Amino acid sequence: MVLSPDGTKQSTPEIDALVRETIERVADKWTMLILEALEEHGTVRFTRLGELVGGVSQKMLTKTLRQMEYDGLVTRTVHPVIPPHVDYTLTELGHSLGAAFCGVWQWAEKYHDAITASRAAFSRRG
Amino acid sequence: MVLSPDGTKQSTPEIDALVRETIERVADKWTMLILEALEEHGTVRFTRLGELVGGVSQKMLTKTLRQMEYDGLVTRTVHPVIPPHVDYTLTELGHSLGAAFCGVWQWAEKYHDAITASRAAFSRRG
DNA sequence: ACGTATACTCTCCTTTGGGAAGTAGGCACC
DNA sequence: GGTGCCTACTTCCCAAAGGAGAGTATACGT
Repeated sequence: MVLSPDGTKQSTPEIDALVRETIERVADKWTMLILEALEEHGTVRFTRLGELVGGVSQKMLTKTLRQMEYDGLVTRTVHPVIPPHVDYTLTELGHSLGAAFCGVWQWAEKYHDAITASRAAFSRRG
Repeated sequence: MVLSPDGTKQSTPEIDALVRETIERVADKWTMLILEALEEHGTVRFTRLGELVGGVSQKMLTKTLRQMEYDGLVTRTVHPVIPPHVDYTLTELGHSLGAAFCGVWQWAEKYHDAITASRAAFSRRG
């Protein structure tokens, strides 16, 4: 898809599959919203992060954070105290993904009313 | 979140909710992959689109396309012939979203190996 | 009369995700 | 010294989403 002159970025089936898998992984509602919350608030604890994201179940918050940690997007720091204290921070890779998603956020801010208008027009057409 | 000098883009709770709803709508695996396929191949028919996207069930292809039509991202053109002939094209709004997602695709192409490396490191740590 | 071509739609079943309750364990309080 | 609180989960149960595959409509070619 993208071919560099030096030939380092060729489009082989294996790479396509990896890119595809990456996109499927990352094109996820909770991943995007958690990323945004961490971008905006820096290092945040579990419960607070849940409040910031809003509407997420603890189960999905845990699961999504574990996956993001596995993928190298966040670091999970456990402070061995009681009651437990765990905080989450974006890695550099996480920040870079946040930057990439920025365009989508801007798109949403710019065009949400166009979508609303489209829906109204669609409904009017029956 | 983004404040313009002229005050046209203020961050009210209502607008935040709309942007949030827009993001949740659009941060979807099939929406992204369909968008990409249409960006790359222009006007495409139903079955062909399914092949291009790959791995999508007819049910989800139909459902996602209907939602995208409702949101004004694609146009659906029915040619009343037999056997049926329906084709799909991106609208301008759809193209603009494709452009916004472009950053995410480039991110995936650039960093998929970093993710693979992160996973390996994570597994090594236990 | 029958197979074919196309864009769905329907049914059944698996997987995913939400909601609420449970868990660990030291510490403050009564 | 028993009780309850605090936090980050985990578990259980049920509803919702999604995949696989078969069925549908209809005209045309053989």
